[in-house]
Amino acid sequence: MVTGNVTNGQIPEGLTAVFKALADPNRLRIFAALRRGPSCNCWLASELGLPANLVSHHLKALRVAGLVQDRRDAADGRWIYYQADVTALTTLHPWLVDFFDPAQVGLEPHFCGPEAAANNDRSALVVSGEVMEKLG
Amino acid sequence: MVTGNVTNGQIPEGLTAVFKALADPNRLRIFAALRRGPSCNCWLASELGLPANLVSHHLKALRVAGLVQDRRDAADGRWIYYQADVTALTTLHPWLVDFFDPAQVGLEPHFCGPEAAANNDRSALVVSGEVMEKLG
DNA sequence: AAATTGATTCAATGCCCATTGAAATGCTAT
DNA sequence: ATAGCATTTCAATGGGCATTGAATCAATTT
Repeated sequence: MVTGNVTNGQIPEGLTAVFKALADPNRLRIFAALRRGPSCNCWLASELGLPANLVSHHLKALRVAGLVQDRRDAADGRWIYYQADVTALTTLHPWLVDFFDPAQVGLEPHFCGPEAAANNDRSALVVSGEVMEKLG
Repeated sequence: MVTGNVTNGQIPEGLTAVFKALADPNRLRIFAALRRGPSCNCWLASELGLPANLVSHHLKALRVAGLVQDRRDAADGRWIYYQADVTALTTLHPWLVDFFDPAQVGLEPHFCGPEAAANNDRSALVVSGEVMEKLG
């Protein structure tokens, strides 16, 4: 489950778990399918050309990461429907929009090196292996 | 490097590599730092409390994934500045905005199971292990 | 109860990778 | 040249994980 807000500049708890869950090609394909609509294990296995037990394994990983929900069919309990977790995406979406925004890259000055010294940046500099005291 | 557009519903090439690159806690912290501004290896190592060779290892992984750029200092070639790759984010951003949009979840009907049959969905159904021909 | 169906769990294999310490590179200053 | 600094590469270790086949579970049907 992903928690934490966007504005505080902190990395949300569980975010690496989300990335890890989507870092596998098969899991990414499974999640992409479950984003479209509810599906059972067997359909995913058939559609993606994977053994059912492997799909089950990956679905569990996606569920643990908080990306996927599951529920049993009300009439025939043998069937389990999986679907992308809307709540997780609602939490995740604004943070990703912010974090991957190209317009927000490089807003701060150099942190270190000759260029930082040349630019006369006032934030904590590292030059020649030593941390300089703030000059301001 | 990430290629492919958003609208065709295809998963961009190299996307799993991006997720994998950010799936490691240390690499995610490194990238989050490089998103703010240009930095050298040693500053990252000092700031994040990691050995320099480990930072170097992760920087290479981020570079291979296409998320990070590097350049040498013009005056003192010993220093190498790393920074988040704006071009990569420009390619990535619209796709992520689309892919993690909670409003786009579940737009298609059930793919399989009793609920699909009950809903009388017309797309390829899987019921009792057999793929039904399209009814329309 | 027995058979069927959808799904999961278990055990084993093999590969990938994060981490570490030491050595090596590349570049600059003395 | 020699020394020093920033960084990378190398080799080794250990743990995690994707995949597979077989067995098991859960629920329904006959």
